[in-house]
Amino acid sequence: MIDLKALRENPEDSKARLSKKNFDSSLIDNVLALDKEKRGLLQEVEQLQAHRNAVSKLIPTLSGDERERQIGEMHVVKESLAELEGKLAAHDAELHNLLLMIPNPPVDDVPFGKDETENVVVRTVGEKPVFNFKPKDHMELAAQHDLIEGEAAAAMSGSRFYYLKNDLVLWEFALVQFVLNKLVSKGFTPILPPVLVKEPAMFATGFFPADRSDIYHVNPEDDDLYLVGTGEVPLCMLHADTIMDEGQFPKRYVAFSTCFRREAGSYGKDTQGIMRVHQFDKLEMFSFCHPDKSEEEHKFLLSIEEEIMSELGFHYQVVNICGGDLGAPAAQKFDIEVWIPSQERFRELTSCSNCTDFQARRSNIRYKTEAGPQFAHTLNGTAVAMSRTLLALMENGQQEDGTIVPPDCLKPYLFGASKK
RNA sequence: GGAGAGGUGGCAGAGUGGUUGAAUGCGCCGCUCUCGAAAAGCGGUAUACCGCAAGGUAUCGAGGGUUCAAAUCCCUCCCUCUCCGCCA
Repeated sequence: MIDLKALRENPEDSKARLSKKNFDSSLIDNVLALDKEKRGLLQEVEQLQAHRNAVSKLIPTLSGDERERQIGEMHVVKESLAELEGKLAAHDAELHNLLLMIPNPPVDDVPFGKDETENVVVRTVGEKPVFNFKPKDHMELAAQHDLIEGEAAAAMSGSRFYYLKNDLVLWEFALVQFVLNKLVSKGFTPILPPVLVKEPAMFATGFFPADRSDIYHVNPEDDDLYLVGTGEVPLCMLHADTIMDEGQFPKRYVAFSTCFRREAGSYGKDTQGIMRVHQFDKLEMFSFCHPDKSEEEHKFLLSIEEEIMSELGFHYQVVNICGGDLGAPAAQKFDIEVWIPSQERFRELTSCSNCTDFQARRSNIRYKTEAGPQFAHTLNGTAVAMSRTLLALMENGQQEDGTIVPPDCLKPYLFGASKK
């Protein structure tokens, strides 16, 4: 949620920043006009309420005709108040809906750009792996070692579903252990969260109203729950509607959760294999921090992602996501893209966002200060997203004979896997 | 899934239609007393919004309704607890 007061005080600044997200600034003007009208109405309503309250206090002290006369007048007051309150409520609702549509204004060093083609590579780390043979793609490798069952999954559940089998299962759990140990030793609190949430959680974290079409809705008429697309949702809600203690900051969590995405509108993209799927497991990092520290915290989360990528032996690049490619909640986002040999290009494996106070406003996450409660800042970052990371490990670790060599960091956790 | 109980300020806990934003206790802050502390006494102690201000309005789980007037009565929903059933 954008700060309405800040918008009132400096609309031009907000408009300029939002233009980076290709956001139509005429909506801002609508909001401000509506807000002004609303405040006028509010004053009228409150004056009338004050009158009503005063007379209500008086009535019990009266008796006889005077009492009846006052009660009679209150009938009239009641009617006009109801009408005014109705108008005010309508204004409020419209204003709220408009505000929900305004994304988080990007920070200054977010690049201009209309879509992902204009993201800016910040740095490239490691070397492109050299194969003295033609590297196979992950599905060929999976077929060779019986690691993925796609057809039965598609028949049962539809396209973009898969069974992981054999060593791939063991590799996933090794990845979980490796990354979880690392993060817990860095002080992150490990979490296993619910993945079905009620609608307000989707609004509070900024996924609604924007990304509605990409979220699974479960039993709309009955349970009316949503399957989360990322652990970010339940992690953020962990402190919703609370006043945190500044001494806890930065409060860091890491959650393991299955993630569900409809991938609506991605027809034809990455149709083969496990690059783009409806369901995958992910370890997600999340921080609650002081507003002055969120930039630093953002770098910290990104540095952990880079550490993991490096230890997994990946050649990667860090990308500063341009305004047009930023989601609604993020004020800034860095993706890490890893080299995929069969595709001969970098593909997104992680994403790290600073949502500043946008989610905190919507989910009411504050901390105590001498001047009263203030909104915290929230950040999230992928620690490891399973299907794509497994894909990258298979392709980058392959040998000429088709065997797949794990990175050293996973070996302690792979005692059950075959020696192929 | 069935039956019942309940959700009030930081916490505990009164309050069943009217000058109650809410008794009381605990906690917290300030002051007095003290060399200092404890104890005791006195005072203060929710949040949000509107307003230049004075001040006003709203909030007793959420939303709706009845009433001149709702923490209090009615309806719906959410959540918690107890018992039964089912279940990994």
